[in-house]
Amino acid sequence: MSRSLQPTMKDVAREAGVALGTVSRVFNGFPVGEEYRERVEAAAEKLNYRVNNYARGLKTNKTFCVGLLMPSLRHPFFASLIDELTASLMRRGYLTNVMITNFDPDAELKCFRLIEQNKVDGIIALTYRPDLVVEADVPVVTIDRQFHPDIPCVSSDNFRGGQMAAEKLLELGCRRLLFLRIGPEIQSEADRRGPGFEEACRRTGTEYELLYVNDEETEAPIYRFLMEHLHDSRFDFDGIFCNTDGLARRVINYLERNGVRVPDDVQIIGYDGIINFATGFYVCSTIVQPLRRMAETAVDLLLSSESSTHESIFRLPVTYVPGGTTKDGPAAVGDSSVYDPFHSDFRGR
Amino acid sequence: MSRSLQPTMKDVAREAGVALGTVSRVFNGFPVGEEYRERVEAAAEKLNYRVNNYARGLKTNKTFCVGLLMPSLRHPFFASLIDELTASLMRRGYLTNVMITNFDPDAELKCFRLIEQNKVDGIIALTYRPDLVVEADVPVVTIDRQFHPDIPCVSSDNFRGGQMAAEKLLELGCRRLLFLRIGPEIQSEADRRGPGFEEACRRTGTEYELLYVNDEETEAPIYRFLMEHLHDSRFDFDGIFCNTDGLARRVINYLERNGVRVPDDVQIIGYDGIINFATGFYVCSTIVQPLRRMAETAVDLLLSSESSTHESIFRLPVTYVPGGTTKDGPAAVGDSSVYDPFHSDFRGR
DNA sequence: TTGTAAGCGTTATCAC
DNA sequence: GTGATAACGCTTACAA
Repeated sequence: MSRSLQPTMKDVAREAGVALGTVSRVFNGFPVGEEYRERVEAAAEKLNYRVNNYARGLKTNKTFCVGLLMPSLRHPFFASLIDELTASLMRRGYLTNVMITNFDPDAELKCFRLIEQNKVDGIIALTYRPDLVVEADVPVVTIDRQFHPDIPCVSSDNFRGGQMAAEKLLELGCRRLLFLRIGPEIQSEADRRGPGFEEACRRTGTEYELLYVNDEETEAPIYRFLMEHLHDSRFDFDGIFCNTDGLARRVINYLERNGVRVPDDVQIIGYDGIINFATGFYVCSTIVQPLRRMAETAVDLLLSSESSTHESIFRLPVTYVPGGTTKDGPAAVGDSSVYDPFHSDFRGR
Repeated sequence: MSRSLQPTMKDVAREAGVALGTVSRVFNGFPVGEEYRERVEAAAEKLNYRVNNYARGLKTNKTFCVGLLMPSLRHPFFASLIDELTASLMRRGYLTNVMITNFDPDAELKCFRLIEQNKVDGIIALTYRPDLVVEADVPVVTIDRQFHPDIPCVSSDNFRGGQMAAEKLLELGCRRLLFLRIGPEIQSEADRRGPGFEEACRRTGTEYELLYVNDEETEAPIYRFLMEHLHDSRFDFDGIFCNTDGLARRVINYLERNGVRVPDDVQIIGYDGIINFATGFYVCSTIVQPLRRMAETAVDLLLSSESSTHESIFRLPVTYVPGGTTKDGPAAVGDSSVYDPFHSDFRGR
C-alpha cells in the first residue's frame, strides 16, 4: 500500500502479478514475453500509471527538462522566441522551466541557483552575465551572446541584416542614410547590425551617418538628434535603419508628429520582425529574425551536446519584409498596415 | 567516487568528515552543533554543492515545480499573465514548467501526459478541456474557466467590467451603445462582460444593441454589421464596448478607414489592458485586468491547497483607464497615444 | 546532538 | 526471459 495517491511501478507489478523489473522493462522497450507485456500494460492502464521521470532520472541522470533563462516576457520578440523554444523542446518530449529575469543580474544568479537544485538536462540562456553561463555544470547554449568559444551561441545574421537594410533603402531610392541604435552596453551579436549597415554604405559610396546610444534608461539622445536634423518638417535623411522595430515605431511616431511623412519623405526599416497583436501584420518594414530556425538550432545543439569540436557560433539567415514604412509592398496605414478585416487571422481575443 | 560531475551529499559528508544525516540536517535547518555546521557549510561551499530537489522530492513528495498550461505566448495578454505567474511562483521558490497548447485540445492532452511524468506540485491551467482538469490527480487552479465547483477558478470581475464600460461611455456623453463580442463558444468567465454591459444599459434606460459572434476563425460578421450601420461616414452608435482590446483596435481601424473619427464621432472601450510594446501606452481605452493580483491569487490557492471548504471562484476587481479612444484622458494619436519620447519607458529593444 | 539504516520510484546487474 | 537486489541522492525514524 503506497500511501501516495499516485500509483507506482510496485503497484503495477503487484496488480499484474509480475516482478518489478519486468514492469520496468516494458516501459523501457526491452524484450518481454508477450503475455507478460499484456498483463503489465493492462495493469498500468487500469491504475492510470505514469512513470516518474525524476525517480528515473536519479538512475539515468536525465530529467527531460531544460531550463530557459530569458530577460522578458512582455516584449513580443522574447515572447515569440520563448514560444518557439518551448515548442521545439516539447516536440522532443522535453519540458521547459521558464525563468524571467527582467534584465536583472541578481535575478539571473538566483535563477541559476534554483535551476541547479531542480536538475535540468541543459540550459538555454539569453543573459547579461558571462560568468554564470561559463561556470554552469550542465550544457549551455546562449542566444545572441558569444561568451566563450566552448559555449555554442545562436543568433540571426545581424551583419547581413544590416547590409540588407541599407541595400533595400538604396534600392528604394534613398540617398542619405541614417542608422539609429539604442540598447545596453553589453557586447552582443546584435551589435553587428550597425557595422553591416556601414559596410554596405561604404561599398556603395552612399552618404550615411550612425548614432549609437549606449543606455538602457533613456533614448532622449536619439530624439535630440532627430530634432537637430529637422527643419520645417524637412528631415536631413531620407532613409533610416533602426536597430529594433520598437525604436523604429517610436522614431516614426516622433517624425510624423513633426510633420514628416513616412514613407513618403523618409523610409524606415527596423529589425526583429515584430507583428501587431491585433492585426497580425508587421509593425514596420523590417529585417525578420528566423525564430523558428534559431530555436530548432539551439535545441539541437543543446541536446546533441557533442558540442566540442564544432564551430561555436551559428548566425542564421534573415529576411527583409516590407511593412508599410518603405515605399515597396503594402501601403502604410500607421501601425496597422493594410489590414483587411475580412481576411484577418486574429486569435479569439 | 560518484562518477557524476555533480557533487552529492555523500561527497559533502566525506569532505566534512561527518555523517550523511548531519549534512541533510544542515540543509534542512535542523539543529546541528555549531562546529559541525561550519564544517558542512565549508565543505558544501568548496564542492559547490546544491541539494537535488528531485531526489529530495522522492521522499517528501514535493518538487517545487508547478505546471502552467496556456493557450498562447504570442498574445500580449497571455504573455503578461504568464509573466506574472512565473514571477509569483519564483518569489516562493517554485520553478514553472510552461506549456503552450496553441488552443489545440490534443496538445492540451499531450501536455497533461507529459506533466504527469515530470511530477509537479500543482497545475495552473487555462484550457478548453474540462475533462483534463477534473481528472488530474494534483491540485489544479484554472484561469477564466470554472469547470467544477471543487476546482478553484481565478478571473477578473468580468461582469463589473462590462458595467463599468457602459457607465463610462454614458458619462462621456454617449447615447446609443453597442457591444461587440468575438471568441470561441466555450463557456468562460469572460462571457460575463456582455451581461454586465447589458445590465448597466437597462438600469440606466439606455438604448443599446449586442452582437455576439461565436467563431474562432473569422470575425467577418462584425464588419458586416458595422458596414450596415454606416451611412456616409456616419455611424449609428456613438459608443462601443468590445470584449477585447484586440477587437477594439480592429474595429477602430475599420471605422477610421471609413471616415469615422475616434473618439470624436464614436468612443470605444476594450477589455484586457493591452499595452503597446513600443510606446508603453495602452492601445485603447480599456478595462484592465488585475494580472498581478490574479497571479498571486492563483498561486496562493494552488500552494495552500486547503481548497476544500472555500468558495471556488475568485473574481478580482478591474479598473478603467482612458487610452485615447474615449474623450477623457490623453488625446488620441492612433495606436500610439500621447507618446512622449523624452519620458518613454522602453526596454532596450 | 550525531550516526546508522531503511525507504522514496526507478534502473540495471545479477543469478536463475 | 524473469525475478531478486543493489544502487541513484536524499529524508527520517531510531539507536547511540
